[in-house]
Amino acid sequence: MAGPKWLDPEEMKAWRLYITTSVDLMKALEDDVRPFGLTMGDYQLLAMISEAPDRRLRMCDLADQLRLSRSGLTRRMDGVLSNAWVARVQDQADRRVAYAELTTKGWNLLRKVAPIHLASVRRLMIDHLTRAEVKAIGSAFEKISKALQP
Amino acid sequence: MAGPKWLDPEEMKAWRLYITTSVDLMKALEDDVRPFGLTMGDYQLLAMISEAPDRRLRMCDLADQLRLSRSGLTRRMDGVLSNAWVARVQDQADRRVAYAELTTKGWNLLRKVAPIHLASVRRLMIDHLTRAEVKAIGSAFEKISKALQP
DNA sequence: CCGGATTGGTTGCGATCACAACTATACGGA
DNA sequence: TCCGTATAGTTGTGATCGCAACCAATCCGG
Repeated sequence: MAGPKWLDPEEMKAWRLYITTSVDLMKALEDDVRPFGLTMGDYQLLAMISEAPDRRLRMCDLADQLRLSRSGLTRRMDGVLSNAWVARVQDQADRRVAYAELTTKGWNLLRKVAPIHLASVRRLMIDHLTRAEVKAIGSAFEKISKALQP
Repeated sequence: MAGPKWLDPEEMKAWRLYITTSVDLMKALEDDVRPFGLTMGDYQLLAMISEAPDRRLRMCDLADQLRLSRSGLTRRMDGVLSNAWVARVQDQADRRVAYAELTTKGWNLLRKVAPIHLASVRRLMIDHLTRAEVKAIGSAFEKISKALQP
C-alpha cells in the first residue's frame, strides 16, 4: 500500500465532505420528489425500467442495477405495483422469471417528474460545480467503481 | 436557472457514477469494519466523539453531526452503550442534557480500527484518484455543502 | 415569580431493507 | 430419463431510522 496510515489534510477534507454532504444531498433530493408521492428509491426504479428495451426489466437485473437485494426489490415493488406505475409480467419461456414493466401511468408520471428531479440535481449539485469538477467526479467515481467490481 | 431541462452527457455521467458507486463504496467500507463488531454508523459515532473536547459530546450535537434524527441517535446509542464503548453522562448544570462520552474501552477499539478503516478508504477510493481529483472532490462537495445549508 | 414557549431526549409506530430459509423452475451430466 | 445443482423470486424475521407524540427541564416576558 502506497500510503501511510493516515490521510493527508486534502484527502481527509475530500473524504469527510464527500461522506457528510452525500447524506444531506440525498435527503434534499428526497424532499423534491416527495410531493409526487415518490421516494428516491421509487424514482430510480421507474427511471431504470424506462431506459430498458420495451420499458421492462427482469427482476434480478433490476435488483442488481438498483443495488438492492432480491428481497429488497420484492418489497419495493409492492409500492409501485399497488400504485399501478409498474406491472408484473411473467415470462412465458422461463416461468421462474418475472419482468417489471412500466405502465402508461408510470411512464406519464416519470415524464412529469424527471425534469423536476433533474432540475433538483442541477440546483443542488451540478450548477455549483465547474466543468473541471464535473469531469473529475466522473473520472474519479469511474475508477472507484471499476476497482470495486470483483 | 442556467441550464436546460436535461443534463449533458458529462454531467449525467458524473451524476450516475456518483450515485451508484457511492452505494457500493459504503457497502464495501461496511464490510471492512464488520469484523470488529462495528457498523459504519457505530464507527462514525465513535470517531465523532473522539475528536470532541474531553471525548464527549452532547446528544443533540452528535445527532446533527451524524445526520441522525434525535430518536435515531437514541437507538444507535443503545448498541454502543451496551458494548460499553460509550458512557452516558448526565449534565449537572442543565439536567435536560446528556453527554455521550467515549470510554477507555471505546477509545482502545477506535485506536485499533481507525487505521484499518482509513486504509480501506485509501484502498477503495483515495489511492485510485489523482491529486487533482482529490482536490476537485473536496472543493466540489464543499460548495454543494454550503449551498445545502438552510 | 409565574405561565407559556423552547430545548433535550425517549417511546410508539411504521417504513425500508438485508439475511436466511423456502418454493418453483430450469439445466446438465450420467 | 433422472437427479443434483443452479437460478428466480418470495416470505419470516430482525435491524435501522424517521415522524409524531410525549415528558422533563430551562428560559423568558410581564
